Amino acid sequence: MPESPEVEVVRRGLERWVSGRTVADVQVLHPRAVRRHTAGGDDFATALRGHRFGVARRRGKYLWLPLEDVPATDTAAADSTGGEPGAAYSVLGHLGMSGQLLVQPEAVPDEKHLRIRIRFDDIEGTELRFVDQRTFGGLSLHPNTPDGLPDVIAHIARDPLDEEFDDAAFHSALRLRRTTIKRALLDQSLISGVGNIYADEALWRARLHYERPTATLTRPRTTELLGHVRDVMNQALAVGGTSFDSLYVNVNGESGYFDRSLDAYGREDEPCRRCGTPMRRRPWMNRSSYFCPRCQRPPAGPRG
DNA sequence: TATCCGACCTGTTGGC
DNA sequence: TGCCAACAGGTCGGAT
Repeated sequence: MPESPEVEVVRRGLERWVSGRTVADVQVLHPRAVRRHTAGGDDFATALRGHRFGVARRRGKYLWLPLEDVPATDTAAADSTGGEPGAAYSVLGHLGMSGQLLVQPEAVPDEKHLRIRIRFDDIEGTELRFVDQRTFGGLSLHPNTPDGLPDVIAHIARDPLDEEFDDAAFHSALRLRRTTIKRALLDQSLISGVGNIYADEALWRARLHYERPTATLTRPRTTELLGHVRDVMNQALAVGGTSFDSLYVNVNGESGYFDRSLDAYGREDEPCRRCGTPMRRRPWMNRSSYFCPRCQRPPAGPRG
């Protein structure tokens, strides 16, 4: 399940293997994989053909490749002078639950769930493949904002590994919300790149219950939590991300190894690594929350 | 306006 | 062995 460390691993792979290459041909093999491109698969393929990819970029779980040589059009974004020089448009990607961006030799047989194939106008002999079992992810083409960001993700907050992430502003936003801490961690407009796995891990490290109201967090507590979020992400990044099965792999098809280091997620009934109390799993928003009932005390309920 | 929650999707797993 | 339900979870949009 790709969260921002996994997406960063993929971004680095794209930067190394795809940036600077020119698109020769695009095959859209499943319409759902380009559903965010409202003009449809044929338009997506036509729009990319002949254009060169710039340096891969990322915000949270989204990554994108600026099109370096798309001529300015009548869109407002085309007047942009910020971001990637000359990049009025970008190909935006989201891996969803099970998406993979693979750079494969052209001779390698198609993956079972191959959704989009991008061939290049060079002699390297490799192509970019978007493979996605559950088709929650996809690729699409969008105009850029003046900051060089695809316009449809302008509402996505910076992720905590971004040096421009504002800890004080995040704390203020938490205090204003009438919600609980795990919901807030998964709210990509507040803080991006955190998914269910790393939210549980960071909350376990911070000894915070997932239903803790955000309005009760003190500034030191928020700072401590952000530190744990960053630690979890950096550790995952160092080993290539989390991988429970073959669904998450980098651009070369290699799995990450961070699952061996998880302290909370997926450890129902196993002893807490701090106090030995059996970990618990609770249904939460159509998914699961894993926590230690002793280290992570639930907040006090309503009076009565 | 802010927040909540179901739908989308498909392979795997477990129960019968 | 085969069938079926439950489960996994990021994002969007409708409901409250």
